[in-house]
Amino acid sequence: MSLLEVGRTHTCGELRREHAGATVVLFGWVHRRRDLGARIFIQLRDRDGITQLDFAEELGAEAYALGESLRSEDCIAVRGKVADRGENANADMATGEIEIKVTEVEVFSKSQTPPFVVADDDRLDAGENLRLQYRYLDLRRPVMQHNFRVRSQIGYLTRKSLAEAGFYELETPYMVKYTPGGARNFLVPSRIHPGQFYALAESPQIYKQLFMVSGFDKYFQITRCFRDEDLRNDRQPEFTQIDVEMSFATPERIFAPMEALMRTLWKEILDVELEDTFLRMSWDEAMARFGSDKPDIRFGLELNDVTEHVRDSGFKVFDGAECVSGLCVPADKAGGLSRKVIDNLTEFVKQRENGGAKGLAWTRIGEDGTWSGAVGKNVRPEVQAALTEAMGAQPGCVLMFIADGWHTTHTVLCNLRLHLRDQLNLLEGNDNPWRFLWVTDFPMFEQNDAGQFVAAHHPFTSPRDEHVDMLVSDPAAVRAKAYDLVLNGNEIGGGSIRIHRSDVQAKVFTALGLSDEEAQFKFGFLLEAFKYGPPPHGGIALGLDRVAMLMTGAESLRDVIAFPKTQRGQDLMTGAPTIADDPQLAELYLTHRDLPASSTDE
RNA sequence: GGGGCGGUAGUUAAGUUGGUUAUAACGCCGGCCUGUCACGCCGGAGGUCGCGGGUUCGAGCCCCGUCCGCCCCGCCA
Repeated sequence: MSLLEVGRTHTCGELRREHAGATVVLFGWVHRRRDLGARIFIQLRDRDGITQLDFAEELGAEAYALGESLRSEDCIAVRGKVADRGENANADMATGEIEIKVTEVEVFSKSQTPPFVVADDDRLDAGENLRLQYRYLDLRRPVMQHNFRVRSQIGYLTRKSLAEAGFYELETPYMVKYTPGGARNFLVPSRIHPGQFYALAESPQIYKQLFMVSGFDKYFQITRCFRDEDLRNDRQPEFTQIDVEMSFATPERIFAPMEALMRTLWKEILDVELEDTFLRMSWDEAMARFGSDKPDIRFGLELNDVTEHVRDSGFKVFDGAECVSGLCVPADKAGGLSRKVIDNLTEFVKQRENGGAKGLAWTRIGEDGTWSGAVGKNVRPEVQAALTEAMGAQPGCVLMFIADGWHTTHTVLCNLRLHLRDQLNLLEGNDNPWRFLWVTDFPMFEQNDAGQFVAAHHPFTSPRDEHVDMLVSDPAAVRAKAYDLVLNGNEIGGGSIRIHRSDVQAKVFTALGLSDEEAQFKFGFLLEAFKYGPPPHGGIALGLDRVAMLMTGAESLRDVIAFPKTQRGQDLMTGAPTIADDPQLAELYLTHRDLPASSTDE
């Protein structure tokens, strides 16, 4: 009987000293091979671990002969007796107490020499393009196997946690009505309706709200979303959301099951106890203290808005600036801030990608309290005293200021703060490596380049009740019942309480400059549905890929997505996207136009 | 749409001011080795220097174009 029919008795990760003496059958891949002459050690790998095999003539001549021919990534079965390695045990391996004395081998299939080393352990021996081209081999690497085990657990625990909290798992279409605005959609041509298109859903937003109108009360879905926008390290054109919606919701009623979900994930997967209740912070406070709507609160170095203190300071850089704010680098961390380092920081803040400040005003506070440099020379002593007080400065501190518009000042200081976090090792000795935070009360609107108000979240986001009257009179001041879940400076989810009253919805459309006709054209079916007793409701969507990335410590979303696209949206393994030939296009009533010469494929 | 970094052996990288036969490590192949565990030792094979053009007596190196990968800005509820 072949070993395949016999079946494996154990995985490659589970044998221990107590199994010594047992005859076992293992299946797996040749991970590494150490040929000592008349004795060959082979490490056999499957998804659960690695077990050492021992081949020697006296254990089985036929098996030994086959063992000599085995090469990396061959797929094999072995039968043999578990032996205690005694003094030769390898403490670095989970199964290092034992090895298999191989008496029988079956080669399921040989492998060509792989284009890169799968058994790379911690070091990586391949560039990203090769890894993506041979993705199935890349995924064999133990690091990747671990990432996808975690990802699988996240899915399972999410379903378990939300189902137990009373949420129904319901599905929504991927092929949906095209609605302009928001993210760019991928389009799917309709064969049956010439010239017409579906869009791939950028999120299930409208459908989940309709579920609430339907009375399903609590909904969730682990679902794919599609956005045809430019890619980043943490952005893929298709990605997975844990999508949630709830009737009769308040923000707190949504936070509770989400926090419970996070606690479950961290406890079950990482064995970490998260706090009972996550910190909440308004958007205004987050911006004021950290210059960011997704602050990393694992360390201090908060912003200090000193605009009021430096009015008439005597320093030209400060006087007349719309907003002056600064960081106080504490004395015990400021040692590394040499003149040269600070000059580099000055270049850093000037770079456009970091916000583009005009410069960095800075001063070092001496042991006697005197301020160094141009800031010390120009800022009047009483203003220095006020700033020292306001920023909690001590001798030895370095103060850094940005004086610019409100937006620039906050953007630059946010980037500078994160830069200093890494440069000065400010996370060193951090006792809580997982700092969750709800950022609440986002602005209802943002202004685009033309000065028009656009929805910061989406047009169904409810304003705070007390701000409804300001929708027309002062849109910029309106705060929404919108919130993000932030982890260590990463946005991992966001949502809002939705509008369920048509009079409020009308005011929001007006503030957005959306006519009745336009609103009807874009969202008519939703507005119609809301005429039939919609419940108050709200929800949230979590980025499952980003959660997986943070939980595994992966450096890129691509390391937690099995078959990701490159930054230019290609699948290097299959070659997608490809040119469609004329018969296919004809069936869809499509024709190419103005195709750039470079895209004729190769 | 824009900015930056990179592309040299199967892989990862080095390659000086433009100058003889383009290096190293790992991998691969062959030989030796009975306790290795990133095994070791000896030997060997392996190159369209991304692609196209240009400058030059001569280009991996300089110039122009182009393709690909990565990072970032714009963009992205």
